[in-house]
Amino acid sequence: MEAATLGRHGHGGLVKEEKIADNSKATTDHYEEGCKEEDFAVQIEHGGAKQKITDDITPSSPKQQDLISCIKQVPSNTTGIESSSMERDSMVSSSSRKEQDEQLVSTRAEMGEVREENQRLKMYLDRIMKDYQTLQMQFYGIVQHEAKKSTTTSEAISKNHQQETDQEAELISLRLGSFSSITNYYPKKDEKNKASSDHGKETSSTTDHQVEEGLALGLDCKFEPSKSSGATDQGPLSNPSPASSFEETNKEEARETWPPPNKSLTAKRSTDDEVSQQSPAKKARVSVRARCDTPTMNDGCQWRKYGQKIAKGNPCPRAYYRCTVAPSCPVRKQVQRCADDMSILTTTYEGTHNHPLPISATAMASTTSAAASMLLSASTTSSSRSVLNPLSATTTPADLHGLNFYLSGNSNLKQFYLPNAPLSSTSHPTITLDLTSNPSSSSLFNKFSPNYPPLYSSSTSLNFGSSESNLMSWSNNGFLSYGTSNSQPYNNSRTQIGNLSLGRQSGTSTSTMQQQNNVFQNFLQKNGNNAVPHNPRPQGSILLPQQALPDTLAAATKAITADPSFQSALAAALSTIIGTQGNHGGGGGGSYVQTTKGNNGCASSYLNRTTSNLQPGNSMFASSSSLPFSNSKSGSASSGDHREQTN
DNA sequence: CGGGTTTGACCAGCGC
DNA sequence: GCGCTGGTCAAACCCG
Repeated sequence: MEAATLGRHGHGGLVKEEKIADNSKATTDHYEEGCKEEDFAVQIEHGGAKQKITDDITPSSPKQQDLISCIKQVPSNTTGIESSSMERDSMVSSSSRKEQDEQLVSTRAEMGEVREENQRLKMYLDRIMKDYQTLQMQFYGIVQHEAKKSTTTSEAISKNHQQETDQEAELISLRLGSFSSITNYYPKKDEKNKASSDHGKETSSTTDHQVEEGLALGLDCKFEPSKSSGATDQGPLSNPSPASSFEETNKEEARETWPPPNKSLTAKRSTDDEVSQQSPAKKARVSVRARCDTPTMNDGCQWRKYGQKIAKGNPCPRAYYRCTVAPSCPVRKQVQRCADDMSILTTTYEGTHNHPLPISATAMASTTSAAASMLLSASTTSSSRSVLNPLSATTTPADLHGLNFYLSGNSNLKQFYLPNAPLSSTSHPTITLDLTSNPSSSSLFNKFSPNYPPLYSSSTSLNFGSSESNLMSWSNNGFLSYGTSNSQPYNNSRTQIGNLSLGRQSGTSTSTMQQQNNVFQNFLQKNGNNAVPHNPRPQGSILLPQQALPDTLAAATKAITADPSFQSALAAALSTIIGTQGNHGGGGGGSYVQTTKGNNGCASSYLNRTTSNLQPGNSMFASSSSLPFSNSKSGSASSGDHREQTN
């Protein structure tokens, strides 16, 4: 079994699939060549068979197809000969009829042989897939074992690992904001080697692609071949997965990075040139607002600060970080204290990790990806302001500048108002996870969160509540409560644990919407969501908003919110975030990779107040000492251009 | 000495 | 065109 061997030693799912397919095809070709040589024997062996030729034969090669068409023609020809022979009586010689019969028999025999070979190839394929699955499971077991060894807090890891294994089992890769082919997820060889050397614990010489496959974040759907096509003719041999077709579509954009380089900067840069191309559209951003004592939220990634600015409307400087897990990773984040409440930290993520993520980083990445997918799904449909929820009497769509619809199914009732008006001052579509609100006494997160008063942002927000009824609803003031059975869930601060702001821009380009739609369709397909009207259309075709609504949007939302991976990821991320605030060992904050020893400034006084309470698990943040606000050299937190805050 | 941070400078986009 | 603002660069600096 060459294919199986290749599957064992391959370097990634795609590569393996290709190799399997190639080898299977090679086997088929080989058989067909051999079949010609054995034609005579076949005729003898199957000469007497009265096998009915059916139409459900699925040719696996052009040669087989020709053969089938030939066979199908034979009976009609024979019939014609027979009828004409009746008319002409004995005019037809017996030799010609005999010739036809022999041709029919031999052709049928060949068909039978082809069938047999098809069955054999199917068995081969099944075996290959089983081997592949087995090896994959063994590999994941090894990865898990090493991950456990490499962490100091086993409980936190197990939490994230459970989520990761869930994701691995489903082979979903979640990405945020942009779309690139799976093959471009991974750094180029040199970059990847560099990255691998930085994260040796996660990579091995033979299986690092599998790690990447498992940890890559995105919305590309990768279907396990054996699950989808194990016993059918439309296996990986002939039927590329949706992901691969999507990958084909987006190869052009695969190398895009954040940010889009300008001319002068492009000339300056050397390392980023390889992966930098003009981004066709602004990428989605996901902001996380959380009460955080530490300079940055511990999201599991490694970040390097590359700049700091005073942003308008906020005396607190905004810090700019870039991901340093991989040298070429385009992911950036901005960290800023809230001007009104220094305890609130706003972290904005943008870009796509092009490298395997640390296990501890998958929770946040998954959460932001899911949130971004919601944003993107809204982007595809936001041009329509139709009201989809006739049941919602407490809301006014006009006031909401958005959509209102509900979904029912699986005993869950969810209501959404997807805002349509640009709420963000930036040119990026932004979705905000607001985790600053007062948790319910019965909340899952209550044990983590300090008893801060709820904070309401002016933007449209989603609240993820904790009640059992899984009701999600946008409110009049733009909040969307998730998990409250109250008809006015946003007013129920008791169950409110967070807000998910959805401040998208209206200027999403058509191509971007198209891509987003494609990605999202893949995501929905992955979820097996039947509510999505399966509308086979050519790659690149646009699902018009009028067509997309309500079904796609509703199904999309349902798919996301009902997706266990989303829920688990969200819960894990929230636990992670709040765990870093509350210093709960069980929350998983203590064992994470350091984010940065730097700080995001502004809240120095606040931090000075609070860092003394930090436990060892958060000592990485407490070690930060140089805060922009306390920087005596600058006198103020302002950086470049000596810009003073004018308002 | 290497890696990370600070911070002044530069650039692009956008609105007026 | 100009000013404002967001975002980034890179030299200087800091730190282990």
